[in-house]
Amino acid sequence: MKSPKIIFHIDLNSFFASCEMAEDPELIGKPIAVAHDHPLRKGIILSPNYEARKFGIKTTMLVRDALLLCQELVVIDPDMKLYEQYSQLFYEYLLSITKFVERASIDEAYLDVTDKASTIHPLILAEQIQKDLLEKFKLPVSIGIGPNKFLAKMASDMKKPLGITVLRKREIDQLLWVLPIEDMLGVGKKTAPKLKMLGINTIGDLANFTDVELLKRTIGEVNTLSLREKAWGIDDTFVDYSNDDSVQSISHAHTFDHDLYDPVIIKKTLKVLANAVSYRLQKRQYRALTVGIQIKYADFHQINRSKSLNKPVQNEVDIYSIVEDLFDDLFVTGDLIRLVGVFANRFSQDEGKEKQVSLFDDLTKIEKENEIQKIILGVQNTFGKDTIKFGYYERGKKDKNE
DNA sequence: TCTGGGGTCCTAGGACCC
DNA sequence: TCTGGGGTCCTAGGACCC
Repeated sequence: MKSPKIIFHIDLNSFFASCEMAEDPELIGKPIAVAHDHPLRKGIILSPNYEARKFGIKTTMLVRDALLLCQELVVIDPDMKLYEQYSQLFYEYLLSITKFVERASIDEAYLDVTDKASTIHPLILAEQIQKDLLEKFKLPVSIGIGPNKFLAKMASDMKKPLGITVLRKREIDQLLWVLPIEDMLGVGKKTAPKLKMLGINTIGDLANFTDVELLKRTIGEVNTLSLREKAWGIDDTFVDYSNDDSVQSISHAHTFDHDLYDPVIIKKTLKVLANAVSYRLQKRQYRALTVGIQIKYADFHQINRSKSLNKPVQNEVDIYSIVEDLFDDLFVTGDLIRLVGVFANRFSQDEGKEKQVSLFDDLTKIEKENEIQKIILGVQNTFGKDTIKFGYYERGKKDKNE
């Protein structure tokens, strides 16, 4: 019997807005929101602070509607570079606590603090982290503590801002199962109504739903298996502390000020986007074996077209020539277009940048488990879809041993 | 409430090969 | 003239997350 892990999920509260307030103390106490306030289209709210939330302002709300709720709302243009800098400070601070840190996104991270439990109580450690981040960087965080990533993440959502919440496996019936199904990580706008049609309104309903075949037909096999396990508080994924910054795809898209008919302007935009994609491929020393375009029409209907190549590409001329061909094949005079995008995926790496896989020498138990996880992931990445089945098989085995 | 941009992973059908 | 199955790759689309 393995002793349970102790995982923290640390969530930066209202992150973009918090960065702005940290930079400009005059904003403290005022309702503010970071938002793309598009001059002609309607901008949407990316990050309201808690003062703004009191007025009912929420993420993804239109700026115009937010201003109706609160006239004195301070709307701030996003400064992604600034947020990246704060995110880096946050990450570096966490590394001073433990090396087992996974940067899950710009504003959240997982920590495996199992090793620390012998020297410091997790709650004391969480309080210290929360206090430090607030004092050093003026960043409020919520911390969830659980035996795995899923429970830690669900816990950090329970108390915001500046919450610390513990979610133990034996408490899931009282704390997790009572939550509405749409609050579950992995259940979005499409899946929630499907589950409700089956009478599943809470996470507990999902955990105790017996007709698994019906569930598979409704939301798919993989979804069914992973959501049901999570509803029971089971999640075997590891905190990936490799600090691996590789990505599977690179894309850029642009929404026009007005919907457009004019293929000349659209192509110019595609060229800029192809250029941006090329630049980032070069920076990462990637070459792409697939290049594609994305088009969103005025009615929001969206299509993608892509092409697989025999020889991987990187420079903007090669990329744009594929993009232009794809667009020419698709565009019909009279089409009214809202957005175009360019994407690249299936990467190969330039010579001399292959990463060394670390050996198993002198690794702690946690490190070993993580290395195994990484290798399984690596096999999946290298050999493609088929081995994903292998990955699930492995996970299935582990569950039985629990 | 007429809805941004950058990602991840899963599903499914068809072509092609053995 | 009619008859299989398994595996991989490509492509398009869907769902979700921050």
